[in-house]
Amino acid sequence: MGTGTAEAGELTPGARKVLEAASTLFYERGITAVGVDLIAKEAGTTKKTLYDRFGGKDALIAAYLRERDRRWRSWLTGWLEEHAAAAGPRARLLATFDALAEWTRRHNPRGCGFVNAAAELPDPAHPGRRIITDQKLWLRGCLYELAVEAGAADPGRLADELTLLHEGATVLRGLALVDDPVARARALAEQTLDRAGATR
Amino acid sequence: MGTGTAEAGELTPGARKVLEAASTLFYERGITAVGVDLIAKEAGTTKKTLYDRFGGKDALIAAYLRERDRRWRSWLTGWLEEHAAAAGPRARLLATFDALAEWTRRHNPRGCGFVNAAAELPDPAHPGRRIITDQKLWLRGCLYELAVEAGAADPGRLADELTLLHEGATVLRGLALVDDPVARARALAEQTLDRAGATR
DNA sequence: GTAACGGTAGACCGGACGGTCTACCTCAGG
DNA sequence: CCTGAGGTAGACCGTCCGGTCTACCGTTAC
Repeated sequence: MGTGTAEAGELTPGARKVLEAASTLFYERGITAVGVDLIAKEAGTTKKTLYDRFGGKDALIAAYLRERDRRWRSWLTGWLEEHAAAAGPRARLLATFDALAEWTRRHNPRGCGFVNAAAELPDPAHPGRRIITDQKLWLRGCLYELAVEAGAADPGRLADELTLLHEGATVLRGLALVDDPVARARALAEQTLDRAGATR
Repeated sequence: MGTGTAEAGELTPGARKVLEAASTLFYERGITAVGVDLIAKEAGTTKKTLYDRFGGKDALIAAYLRERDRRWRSWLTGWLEEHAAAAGPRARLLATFDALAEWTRRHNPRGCGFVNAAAELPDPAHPGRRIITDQKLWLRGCLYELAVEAGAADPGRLADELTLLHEGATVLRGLALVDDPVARARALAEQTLDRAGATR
């Protein structure tokens, strides 16, 4: 019996194949529209493996979101280490938009996977909902810490504003009707940093 | 046989009941998760009426989006007439955020219905996709016209930025993890109008 | 050797899915 | 009077849904 909470690293080979297939299908076609039969088939396994390892579709959805969250977090922190390790907090705040630009280019052609998932999971008790809100709160927390370091007069407000710019850019990016929305968001972020006194 | 393009005003009583039930269910529970049997039952009609009037589920989805789009457009234009008729273009641009605030308070507890629908309609050929992009482009067009009137140096860029703020606020409003995101977006919009030279 | 584990294969369950159909009722217009 | 449009009621179709089950195979560990 699967635990439903295992990380990707501890998964059996069959479970990893299931999770990878589910991740692609859920994001590209929608969660509700994808059935467990298709997931098992695409993974080259059977439904038995899926149910033995994850317990059910809802738990698999949660595992999909957890894995996507894990990848985004390590992407963002890795990007900041690689491109803004020696930079000040203000530059690091702006670098989050660069990280977002490259992330959306690679993994978000259909918009934010978490916002899309939230659209399909109206039940507040669904295990995936918690992961979605945690993901957004984590980003806001990162921005808040950097806002404090940057010397913002009201770091909470600045974090809210930058979160708003991140989300707006991701959504517009998914709808593909504005040129390079992430660059626009970054430019707006610069203004906001100036006004908020985040000068360091 | 239904035309699939009729406006709400020309619908038969049975068709209107179907459309109203579908609108509520699609928005609150998700498009894919709601079946035609449930829609007919909630509408107090039968599937026959649904299929006679709309032709199929996909056409009903398109009718739902068309009706929601119609309501949002008339809401925004009505708000501007009522609250900013005598105001200048700059004040009217800011008033779009007030209109959005009241709209989301009334009709958007689960986020933007169009963004949510886009998440569930990956097929670019789906009749609903066109309506979604048209809705976003219409808003951008409104903002663009006002940006020109307000004397913005680069009205296209300003319209993109304000669209981004609208979308970001709507998404955060649906996730309910930031206090009053629309007010934050409005404040950011004021800065942006200043910087863009939209002073009239 | 054998027990435990992970996996494959595939039948099977009840119910919901989108969609079609026949039959009958009601009511307005020519 | 009768036709046609709109609606109700409900059976019916094949398919897919999430989920369970038995049976068998290969590897690893005691």
